[in-house]
Amino acid sequence: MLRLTDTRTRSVEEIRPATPGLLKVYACGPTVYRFAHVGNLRTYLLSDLIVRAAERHNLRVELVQNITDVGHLQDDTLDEGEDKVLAQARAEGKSAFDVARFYEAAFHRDLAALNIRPAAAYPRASDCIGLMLDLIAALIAAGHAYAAPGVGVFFDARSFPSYGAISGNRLDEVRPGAGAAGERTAAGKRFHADWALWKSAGAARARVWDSPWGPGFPGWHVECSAMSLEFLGRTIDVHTGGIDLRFPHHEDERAQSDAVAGAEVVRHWVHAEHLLFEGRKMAKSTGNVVLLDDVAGGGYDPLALRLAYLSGRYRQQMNLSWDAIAAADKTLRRWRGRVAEWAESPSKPMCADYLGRVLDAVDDDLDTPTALVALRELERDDVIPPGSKFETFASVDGLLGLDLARDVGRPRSAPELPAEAVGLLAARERARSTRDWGTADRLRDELGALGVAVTDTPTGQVTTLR
RNA sequence: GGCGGAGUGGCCGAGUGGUUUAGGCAAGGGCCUGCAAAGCCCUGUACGCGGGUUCGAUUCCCGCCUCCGCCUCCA
Repeated sequence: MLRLTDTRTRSVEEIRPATPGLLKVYACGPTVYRFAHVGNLRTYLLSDLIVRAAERHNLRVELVQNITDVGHLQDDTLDEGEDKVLAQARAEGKSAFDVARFYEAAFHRDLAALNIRPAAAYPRASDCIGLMLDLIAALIAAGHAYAAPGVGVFFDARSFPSYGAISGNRLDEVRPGAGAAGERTAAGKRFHADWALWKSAGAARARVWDSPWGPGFPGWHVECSAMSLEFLGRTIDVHTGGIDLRFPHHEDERAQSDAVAGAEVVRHWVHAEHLLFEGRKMAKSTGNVVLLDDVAGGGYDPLALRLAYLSGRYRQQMNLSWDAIAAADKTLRRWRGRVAEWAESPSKPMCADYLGRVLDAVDDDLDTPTALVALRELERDDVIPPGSKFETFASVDGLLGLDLARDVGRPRSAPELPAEAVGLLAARERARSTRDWGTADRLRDELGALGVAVTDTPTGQVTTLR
């Protein structure tokens, strides 16, 4: 049984699907106006781990992740906000449509590189405007929302008594002006904590939709309510997202969804803590942003990043660093080499003890650090036969997603060496056979300059292309 | 001001009321190697500060300090 920390109850909860055998998961996805950085990607890994862990328990999983391609405004004072997608489009000289599709494709590439399995659906906000209009109308009809002519439609926060359950905020303490935005309340609001469901377009002409309340566009929070209710229904087992979304985004989403459903829609809210990089907050404003491409550009396997994530727990803030990525890369390569070696031994049954430890750790609120310890112990265990280690690692990899069997069956030396390298290797082999170490070392350096690393083993030279 | 989280050995990072108090990276020593690389073995006793509870606290309680996040778009 998988257990996860539920932000609303503030405790570790057993995850039992409302529909036996089917786990419904909604993951808050990206706003597609820029590349995802390694902090964002860590959050996307959370839902993947939940999916894999649930499947291990023979649950069918239905994962839905939204694509926010209708930029939310910076605040409720309509004339000061700006659609992020539109702003980026202007900066890049492209249409908003092109920008959104470009970054959406990049998002999918990143997920694939990290072995994050595709969701069942990736609904786009721009394709779901009709659903949002329906939801808003229903909220108005139920007395939870009101229209402010010329401004938009607002949710009446005071109409939802359990507002604040996720974040711990109390309505009377959620004050305008406490944050950096200053003391402002949008025109048309009846109460400072009310939020926009629909925003009138004002002077804007691009990306505007017609509605019963005039042309405009949806508020951010209502997007997720509309899409999650449509794609997963009125009962969702697990809802994930970054910790920053806890308030106001998820608080507002919960109010909207529960208000129309008349019940608690999301059974468990699970949040991924933020990531620091080299001890500093990852933010565009400080220039401290690292992308997956930067990791790959540093010569590291993208899955080394995945392994680095797994060395910490999702609900714990993590201080990622190049050292940590390098360490993970080293471990990953060693494991792949070992797995390939073990695969050559006669197959043996999995080691139930180690396998159980790994599975138990993952079930225990995704305690991947402890799971990795068990794997390291198995790696070094001199009683377990290699064939058994292979089967166990291969099985566990279905959960961790590190492609540990990637090198199985692959020839030890790279066949496609540069032409010059072949001659140098032969010369070095001759030099070594005559114990001419000076020449051998010089040739090793020359090969290194060609990008061919040479190591000597009892059976001869082994080359690695870099 | 309100809300949420955290401070563990050079760095990262689990965990626990007390008997062997993870693991990784880096470091030092050794084995192996012609030399390297890789690998293997060994070494390293830490829990922000001050009180309290307790036979005993890093682990529980109180206070304090520091850091991070949210209350504005944000993974």
